[in-house]
Amino acid sequence: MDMKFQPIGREAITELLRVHGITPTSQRVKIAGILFAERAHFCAEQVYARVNEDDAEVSKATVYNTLGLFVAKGLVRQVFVEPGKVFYDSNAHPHHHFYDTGSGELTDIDALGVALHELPPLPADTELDSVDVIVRIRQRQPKIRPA
Amino acid sequence: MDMKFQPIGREAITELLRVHGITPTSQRVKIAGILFAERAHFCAEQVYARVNEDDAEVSKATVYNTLGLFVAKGLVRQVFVEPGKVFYDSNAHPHHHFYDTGSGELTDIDALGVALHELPPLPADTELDSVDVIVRIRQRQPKIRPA
DNA sequence: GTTAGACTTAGAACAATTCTAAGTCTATAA
DNA sequence: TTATAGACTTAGAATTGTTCTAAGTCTAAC
Ligand SMILES: [Mn+2]
Ligand SMILES: [Mn+2]
Ligand SMILES: [Zn+2]
Ligand SMILES: [Zn+2]
Repeated sequence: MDMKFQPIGREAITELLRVHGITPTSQRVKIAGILFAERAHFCAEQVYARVNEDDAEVSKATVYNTLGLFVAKGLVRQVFVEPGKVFYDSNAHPHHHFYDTGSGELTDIDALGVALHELPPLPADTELDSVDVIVRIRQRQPKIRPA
Repeated sequence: MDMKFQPIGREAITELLRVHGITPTSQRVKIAGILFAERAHFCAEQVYARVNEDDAEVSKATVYNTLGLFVAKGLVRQVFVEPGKVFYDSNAHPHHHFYDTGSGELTDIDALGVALHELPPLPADTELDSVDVIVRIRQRQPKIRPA
């Protein structure tokens, strides 16, 4: 249940991709570099913006292809909290999230491990894939006096 | 934690809407009739199809407006399990879901009440909105023999 | 009956994502 | 080395789900 996070050097990224059976093309290394530079939650749009912020160009299609590939290979995890936008989570380990409905910010929740306890039995002939817990929070209102 | 569900007659729907501060137009009554005829998880598209399956016409805009209104008024709840499609849940009470990643089917999980237990404290100056638990499941594979 | 505001509508617009079809690169094998 | 097959990338078109717009219709209050 290691929730510590250390950023990864460029050399190590190449190796990480290889280990996961991913051919480390320049685009993929660049994208992985962004994802794993910090523990963060990016949408595809943000990755696309970051990866192209200097000069070099990586196409939108490649950003989506690569993110999809990373998900398939278990390097990265998708989080669904709102309609019409997927977040890519560079922490692929099982964990949960606070979601600030005002700001849209996602924050990791460490090793909860609780949700599973009192779950009803799974439907027949099914097996567990994952358990996602989203705790929606909002900025506390200043007390409202009745008029 | 009443998880029993009884369908509602047309007269009662009108009243239900009124009670929630919603003017019961014919379109709204019709849509509510679909939503509350059974405990189910519809996407907007399905509601649109159902509401227009006889002859009468309700526009797509009205379907979206109405679903949005029902959500705002707490009659109905949105569930996000996949990118690019919102489910509208006619069970607005707090509860959780199994999501079959193969078939896309959503199933209610009764009164779990557990996830809250060991939650870390909320971030400063925030208050709880809701806790969503999605248990992703998949059809069990027949045992795979190594080749 | 009038009228103001609420409601509905068709269709355009939009945002996120996927697809297409054509190039480019890369890994391996002559 | 070079040839080649397949993997990869690309621009832009297409698709999907949803929201917006602007114009009409209904309704409730006077
Ligand atoms: Mn984002
Ligand atoms: Mn649906
Ligand atoms: Zn996370
Ligand atoms: Zn439900």
